[in-house]
Amino acid sequence: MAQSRPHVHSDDCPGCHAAPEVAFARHDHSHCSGDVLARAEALANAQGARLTPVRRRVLEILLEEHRALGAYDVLQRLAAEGFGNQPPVAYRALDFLVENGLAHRIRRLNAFAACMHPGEAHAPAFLICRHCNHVAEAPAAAVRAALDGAAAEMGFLIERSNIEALGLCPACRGAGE
Amino acid sequence: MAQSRPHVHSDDCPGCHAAPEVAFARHDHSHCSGDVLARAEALANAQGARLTPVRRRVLEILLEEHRALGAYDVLQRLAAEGFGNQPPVAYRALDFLVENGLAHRIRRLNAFAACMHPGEAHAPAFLICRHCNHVAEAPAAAVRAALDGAAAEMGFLIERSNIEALGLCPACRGAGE
DNA sequence: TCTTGACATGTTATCTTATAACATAGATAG
DNA sequence: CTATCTATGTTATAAGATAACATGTCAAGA
Ligand SMILES: [Zn+2]
Ligand SMILES: [Zn+2]
Ligand SMILES: [Zn+2]
Ligand SMILES: [Zn+2]
Repeated sequence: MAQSRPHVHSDDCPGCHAAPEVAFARHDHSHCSGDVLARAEALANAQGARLTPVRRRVLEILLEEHRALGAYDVLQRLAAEGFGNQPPVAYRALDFLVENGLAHRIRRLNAFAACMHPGEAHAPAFLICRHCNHVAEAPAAAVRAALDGAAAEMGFLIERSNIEALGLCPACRGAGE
Repeated sequence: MAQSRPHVHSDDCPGCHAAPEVAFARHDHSHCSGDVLARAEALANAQGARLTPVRRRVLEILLEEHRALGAYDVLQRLAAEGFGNQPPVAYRALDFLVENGLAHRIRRLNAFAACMHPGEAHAPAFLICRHCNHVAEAPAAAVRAALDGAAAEMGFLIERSNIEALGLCPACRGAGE
């Protein structure tokens, strides 16, 4: 599943950053996830990183679920499919994906999510709904710029950042929390 | 130790947010920590929160160390002083301090640090040096504003945020990493 | 072709971090 | 003084992460 195929950015697809306002909306994301997987594959090749079967499968799992998954959730699925069933198997694959910009780690949730914009050099911010637990990756170039500025005033040089927020998504706000 | 006493903000004291550029510098912070503790006490009273002996002692410990401490580090010190020696003792006190704005949780480090600006309604950003492990709390009102803006574009309402960055502090940059 | 070294995977065992559940003690309010 | 609420303490266990070592895979270089 999720085979590579041509993809045109669409306002209806939350996987396309062109439509941030629908990121929390319910949707069939086979559209965007297939595209993301194809781009991830190309990106890994370009970087000389090897997207091996386990690694690729972990990325697929993250894309299929389209939400943040714990390492042990991923591991459970891997084991069911004949891969190793010990923690390091999952952690190593996840670490690889994070290192190569194909996934993000969400520390507040002790979880990982596929990156929806691989290769686009972005500093993501994660918005976590405390009511329905949905997570969205918000474009946060401006946030990162402000952070770089604040750090620079203290003479600090930022290499990586984690920006995470807890609150209410549009749906849960509408439903009166 | 760390008794309440009059305190004038000073450019030499990293505890005073007037001098962000020296936050990473070596210093005697009994100056600022005493002041912070006094303010924390006043703040807790004003909020109707009870700064009990364990809670107060945990805050003092965080201030004394002036760095991020893991819950089990704190617990060890508590136990050595006759308080309970089981994890919930430390976690409950730490959670109380975080809830009441007297300490911050740094998720990247699984650690906690005393807030250096209690009661000042700030959205902190933490700068973590990957080389010397020092942590500084940077004023990040602008960062938070940008984050609120990015969230608003997606219809998301932020209630709390974690902004953390990993990189190099001034000293370690100077020393060639 | 064979060897060697780099990298990836798998497994065992252990460690660190965090919480559930329940019992006891202290403070507050009627 | 008693009821009630809040805080502390303890036992036990859950959840997250890594160290260390063994095995397998593959391709460059002898
Ligand atoms: Zn991303
Ligand atoms: Zn929601
Ligand atoms: Zn603070
Ligand atoms: Zn440093």
